[in-house]
Amino acid sequence: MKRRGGERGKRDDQRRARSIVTLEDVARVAGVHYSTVSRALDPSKVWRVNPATRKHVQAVARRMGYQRDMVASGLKRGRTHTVAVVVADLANPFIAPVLRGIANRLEGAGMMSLIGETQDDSKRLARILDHLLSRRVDAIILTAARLSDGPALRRISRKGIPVVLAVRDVAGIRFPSCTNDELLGGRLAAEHLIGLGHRRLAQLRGPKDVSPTVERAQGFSKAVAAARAVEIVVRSTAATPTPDEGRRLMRMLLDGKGSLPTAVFAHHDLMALGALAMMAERGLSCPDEISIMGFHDVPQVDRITPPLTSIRQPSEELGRIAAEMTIATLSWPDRPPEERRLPPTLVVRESTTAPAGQRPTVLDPTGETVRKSTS
Amino acid sequence: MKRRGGERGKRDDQRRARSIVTLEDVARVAGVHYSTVSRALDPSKVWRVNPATRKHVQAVARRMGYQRDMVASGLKRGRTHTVAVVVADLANPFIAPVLRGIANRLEGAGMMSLIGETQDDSKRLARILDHLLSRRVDAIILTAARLSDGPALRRISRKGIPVVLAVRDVAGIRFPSCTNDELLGGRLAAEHLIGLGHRRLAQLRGPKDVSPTVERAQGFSKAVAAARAVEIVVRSTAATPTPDEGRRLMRMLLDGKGSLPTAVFAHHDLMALGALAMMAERGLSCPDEISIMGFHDVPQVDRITPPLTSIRQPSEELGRIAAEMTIATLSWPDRPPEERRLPPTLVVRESTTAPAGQRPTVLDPTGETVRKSTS
DNA sequence: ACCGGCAAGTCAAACGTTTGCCTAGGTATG
DNA sequence: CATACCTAGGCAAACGTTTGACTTGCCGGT
Repeated sequence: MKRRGGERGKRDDQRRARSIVTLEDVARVAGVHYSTVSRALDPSKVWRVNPATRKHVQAVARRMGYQRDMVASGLKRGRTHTVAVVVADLANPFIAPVLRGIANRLEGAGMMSLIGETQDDSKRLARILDHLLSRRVDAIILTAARLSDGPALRRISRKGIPVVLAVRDVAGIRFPSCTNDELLGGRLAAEHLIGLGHRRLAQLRGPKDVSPTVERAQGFSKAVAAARAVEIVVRSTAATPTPDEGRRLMRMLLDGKGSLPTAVFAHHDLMALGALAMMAERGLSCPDEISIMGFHDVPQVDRITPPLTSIRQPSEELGRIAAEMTIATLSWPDRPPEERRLPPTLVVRESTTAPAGQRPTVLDPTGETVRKSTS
Repeated sequence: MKRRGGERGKRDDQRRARSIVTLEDVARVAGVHYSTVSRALDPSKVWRVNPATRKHVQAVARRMGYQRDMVASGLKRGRTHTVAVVVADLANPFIAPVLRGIANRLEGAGMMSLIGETQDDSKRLARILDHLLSRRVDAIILTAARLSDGPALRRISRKGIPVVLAVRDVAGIRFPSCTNDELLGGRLAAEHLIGLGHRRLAQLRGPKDVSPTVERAQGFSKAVAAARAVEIVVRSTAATPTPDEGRRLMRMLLDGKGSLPTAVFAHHDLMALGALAMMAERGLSCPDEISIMGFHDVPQVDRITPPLTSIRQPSEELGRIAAEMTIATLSWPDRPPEERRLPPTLVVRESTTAPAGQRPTVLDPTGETVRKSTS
């Protein structure tokens, strides 16, 4: 039952067709056994082979253009050097830097990322997770978790593959996670508006059942309550925050009974843009009649009219850290799950100002204010 | 030399730890040979097994939660069901929809995408390509090719792995490709400006050595020449088009000797934004003194002041088609490489108008014009 | 009774690595 | 000189699938 070395017509042909050089090919040329080649090329096993042979083998391997087959290696070692990154919405502008942070950090560790998009659909998430299991990815970085996804995640986790949560958290589960400090983000927003003198505030929330919305709302509401101000909440029903959804929510707000708020906090810049558009449609001016602020500080919101006050989160950093935690978990599986929260910062621009009647100076008729953009 | 079925302590332990169910496990429970299980679960081989056994085996497999190990399968079949997508810059807003188009189409075919970022660095591209070879990806969709990357690509292609070019083309190579019709894009831009009455135009080019810049420039210049208008060209030296680079180029333009152009075509919306900022800094007004237009119609440029005239390209569609071509190439390797070019469309907004002195009506002092945003 | 043909399954060799164990020498030690 | 010990490298069994080749049992035709 000799596996290597018998008659070997078809195999060789096939290999040559894809011009794949195997350990055995290198071994034949170098005049050693293929296990020796394997060891000579594996930094962690190289001490098992004589420096002279090692040099020789390495030279031959390089000359022949040998490249380790990571599929075969993955099968044997049980490590695919692949991390899956699951996102809710690839088109969401703030996810790109996260992806980049992850990809760059992983590359440094010789891994790559597989991406999957759930569109915030639980069925799709389940399908993707199953698929990833079947691909034997080393770990999953999940940025698309819903608060209620706990059971699905536990199922995955029981299969022995580590899950790292990024951006969004999940209720009742202790996984390594790296999220933004949304409580603080919400508070910063509320305190900014309250500090300007607003006492009647509205909140346009993001998609429900995801932790950022819930926590951001909570942070905001708590600060509002502490200041004994009044709050109107408008809940989104859409899965993804878009300008259109912002328009819709703003219309609901404007059409609602009761007096209007003097300031609006939108959970996403894109929704804030929609809200602005709705105001323009109704002939309302921002910030003169209503102040608007957004969240995420996505690119270009500093250039719209009026430049949008927002909350900035360190997205690329978040991605980097999530990747870091993934790598750490892989190399030390039993360490307790770390949960990091990154602090957001307030970026004040011109879409927020003191409520009418409380402004210290006469409003500049061109709409320009004294404050400068920080971006 | 029985491989299966001897004493088997460590193996089983290990498997249980990761709770991986193999064909053999299912076979044991179902009371058949594992090759029968393999066939019963493979739609293309299922005719080899009796419908009754098939049903039974499938039921057992489902009950046990069996999932085919795609790593092992990949090793044996030589198909990893993985396509690599190589991009230059993940943060570039117009790449996200491309990625999405690719990912969605691939998902439908049971494949996933592995992403790599080159930062437009040839060394990094080479490193990534090598790595992908080693991972035995089924194909590579390359959106980060430089015009001069021909040799590197031929090397990959000789290894037998198909490369599909998307967004960017490469000189002297015949690969399947799906790109925007940049020649037309450039022409549309020029014709728009010339149609407005401009006769002295400037072009702020994108990164050099990539096909879109070259072709876009060519399309623009040709139309300018045809109209016997004058053109000033400012070349970018940066690898990625950013607002800062736009600022820099615009400053060079404004500081140049000779009279100023009345209209500027920036190869990227982000550069156009920078150009606008530079103008504001110099106290110049757009579009009154100089018209500016951009490219790509990235999100939110319709909301800045003034709303930016741009050229829109069907990015998600492009991604979808690139994935489609990849799938086609994989299932029919010998078909001749198809080269598709998608037509862009002009989106006229308020950052472009007739040159001063040629305007039919008095300029509205608020800066509002009659045309409406189309977005 | 014999053969051919077919259906339904089994057998075992791959795919290309990794790695525990074994062997063959050489060197140091008793 | 015998023994133990070391080093360098060979051997072959895995990893979990896929699949060509083979076996078995059964039927119909001669």
